[in-house]
Amino acid sequence: MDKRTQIFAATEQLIATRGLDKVSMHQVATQAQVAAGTIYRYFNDKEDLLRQLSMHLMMQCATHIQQGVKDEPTLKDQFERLWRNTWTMMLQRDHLLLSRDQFDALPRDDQSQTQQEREAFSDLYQVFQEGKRQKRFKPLDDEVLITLGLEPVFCLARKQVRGVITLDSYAIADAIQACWDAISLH
Amino acid sequence: MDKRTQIFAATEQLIATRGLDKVSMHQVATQAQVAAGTIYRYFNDKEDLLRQLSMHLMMQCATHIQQGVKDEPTLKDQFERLWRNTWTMMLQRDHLLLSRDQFDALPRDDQSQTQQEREAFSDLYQVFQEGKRQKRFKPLDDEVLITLGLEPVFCLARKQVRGVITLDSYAIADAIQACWDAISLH
Amino acid sequence: MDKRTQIFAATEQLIATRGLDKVSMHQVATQAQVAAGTIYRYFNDKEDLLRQLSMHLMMQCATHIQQGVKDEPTLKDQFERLWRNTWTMMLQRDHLLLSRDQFDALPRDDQSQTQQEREAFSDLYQVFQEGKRQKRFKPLDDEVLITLGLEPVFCLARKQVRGVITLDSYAIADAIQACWDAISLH
Amino acid sequence: MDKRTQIFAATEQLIATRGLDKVSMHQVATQAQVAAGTIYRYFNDKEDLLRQLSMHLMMQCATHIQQGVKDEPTLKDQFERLWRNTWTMMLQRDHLLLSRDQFDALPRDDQSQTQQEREAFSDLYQVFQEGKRQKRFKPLDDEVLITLGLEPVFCLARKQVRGVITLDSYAIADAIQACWDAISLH
DNA sequence: CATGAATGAGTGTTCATTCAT
DNA sequence: CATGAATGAACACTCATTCAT
Repeated sequence: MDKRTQIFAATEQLIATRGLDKVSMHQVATQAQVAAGTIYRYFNDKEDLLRQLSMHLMMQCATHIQQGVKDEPTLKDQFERLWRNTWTMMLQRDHLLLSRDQFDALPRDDQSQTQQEREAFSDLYQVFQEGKRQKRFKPLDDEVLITLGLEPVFCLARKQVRGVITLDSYAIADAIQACWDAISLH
Repeated sequence: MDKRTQIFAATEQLIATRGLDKVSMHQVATQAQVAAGTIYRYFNDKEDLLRQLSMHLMMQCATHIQQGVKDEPTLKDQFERLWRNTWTMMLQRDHLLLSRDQFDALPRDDQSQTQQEREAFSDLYQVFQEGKRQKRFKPLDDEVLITLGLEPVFCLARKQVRGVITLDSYAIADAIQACWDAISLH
Repeated sequence: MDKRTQIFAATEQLIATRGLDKVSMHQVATQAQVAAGTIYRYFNDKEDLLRQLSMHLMMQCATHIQQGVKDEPTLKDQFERLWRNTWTMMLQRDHLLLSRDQFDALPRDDQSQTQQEREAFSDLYQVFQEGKRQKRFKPLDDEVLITLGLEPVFCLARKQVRGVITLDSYAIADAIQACWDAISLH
Repeated sequence: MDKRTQIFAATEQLIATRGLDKVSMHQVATQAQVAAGTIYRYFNDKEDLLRQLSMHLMMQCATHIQQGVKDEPTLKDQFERLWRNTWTMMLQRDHLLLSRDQFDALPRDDQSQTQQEREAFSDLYQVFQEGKRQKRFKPLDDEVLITLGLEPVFCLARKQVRGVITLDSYAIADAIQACWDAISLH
């Protein structure tokens, strides 16, 4: 396993465990079983490490969320797939350890990063654009539509993980329907 | 103005300006026009200060969001009032300086704090419970319903502040309608 | 004894003993019997400490070199006094620990520092200007004249301290005469 | 070009550019187009590299200063040649990159090095000894005489390079005469 | 009660040196 | 012989916390 990956894994692990601002470079080094100085062969400084990690995770996230979406036959199936993929990803803490809060707090390189993110989530954007084209979705801005349709998933999943709520499969189906109601024309 | 309040105000100001993890106790002391040691007469340590601040802000938030809700005649008006109150509060950075991200990152005392929060937001809970009682809202868990109806506001407001989107009054009306569609029975 | 002075003394001691670039802030702190962080209450950073030390020493140096010069009756006596003061100061390692090399290597704030130095050495400049006015000294630039008349003292004293040479009082008198010959008109 | 020479050249270049204490072994390796570990095949450690470089430069310096001195007809011409060679060498930063300060700060092996230096500067010593033999120079110790006659050149050249003074050819001739006056019998 | 000088463990980062390839 | 990835001790500097006044 190469050192860069070890360092990424260790950092993610530690942020998830201890919280973003309590992670020191020495801790990362120890967790990654690497000397302190070695990190600096792969990353310019702490901020660079965190920025690159944020990018890395965003890409993983894009992969998870969009997995199999294009194979779904109908628009509603595609939306449901996006929804369920997001839900599953959020609950699988082993595969994507950071919470949304921690992720949002990572430093970002706003210039090029947002551009790359748009590209990474192009399947998702296409679903929503197609929905509007077919007059099935409300004629709102892409970002607004996506927020209405998928933002609640993240929030619900967080609450599920924290034990605030416990959704069974029926409740999940209801939640999906509710989000669909929010974005679709009646 | 008493010292405790000065310290709160200074801390909030500094977090909003500089970011949560770049605020030192000395900065807080200076901004609050108080000696460094004095902070420790009112708060056990930094974490305690932040936890109490988080509580303090949550209470202010409850006041803002629920302001005038009970005076609204209809359920829909009440919901719309909640939504617009939240939106306005989020955009008024002067009155509630922290961003949601910064707020979420504050340490919390999960035990007693969530209990107090439920009480503080009792008007809000009542609106949603009343909606379910009247069979106007879907028969979902309180937390789920609130998430579906109001979480998108926070997210949209954040994007508005960051300049990702720019909603005019028509777009806001549309967004409110979409959230209403998500939670109401058709 | 105040902390600032302790830190100055410790730094000077350590530079003299170990060499300029082998002195760490922790060593200074230990030697000064002060905590590491305390240094930063008195100096912005290491460079600031060294710059201020350089200034401090330059002032001490000015005091030593010019001591009693104005009380001497004749120009030659004044010059001899300058020369002997310099010599004595250089040999008294206890009072002024740094070597010239180490001193020269200290960081300087060229803007204001050279100005202050000129003022600190005004007695010295006056001697050389008076010498030129009386047509006893060669009509050369101040800096050149001072270099010719006094620079050899520093170099000779350094060699004396290192044991390369051993000058008795006759040899010193000869050296003074030689320097006088360099600058005076014949 | 052999590796040892490459490393010397790279080190000298870097010290001149960046300053003695800001030169790392990696920078030397990169500049010398050599792997970091390779340096340690030719030098025991950093100090050894610097010590050997100091020796190397001292030899170059001896060559520069004594160039053509023996061909001069008279004692005064020989002295003047030494003086001008030194002056020129100090101003030609391209050929001998280190400043005197940087050079003096290099580590030295006092035992054998001074012996070798005496040999390297034997032409210079001979001039001064011959001057004393002819009763043209004052009967002082070699080291003292050399200091009186040539040390001011280094100091003046340093000031010239720093822009403190600007000597034209007449001023240089005057300075040479002054140094001659310092060492010669009247 | 309030102060603020002092503390010292901890931070992110550098770099001389080693050693498996 | 040469390489350069890896090391880890050391560095300059910060800051939450204490305590004599």
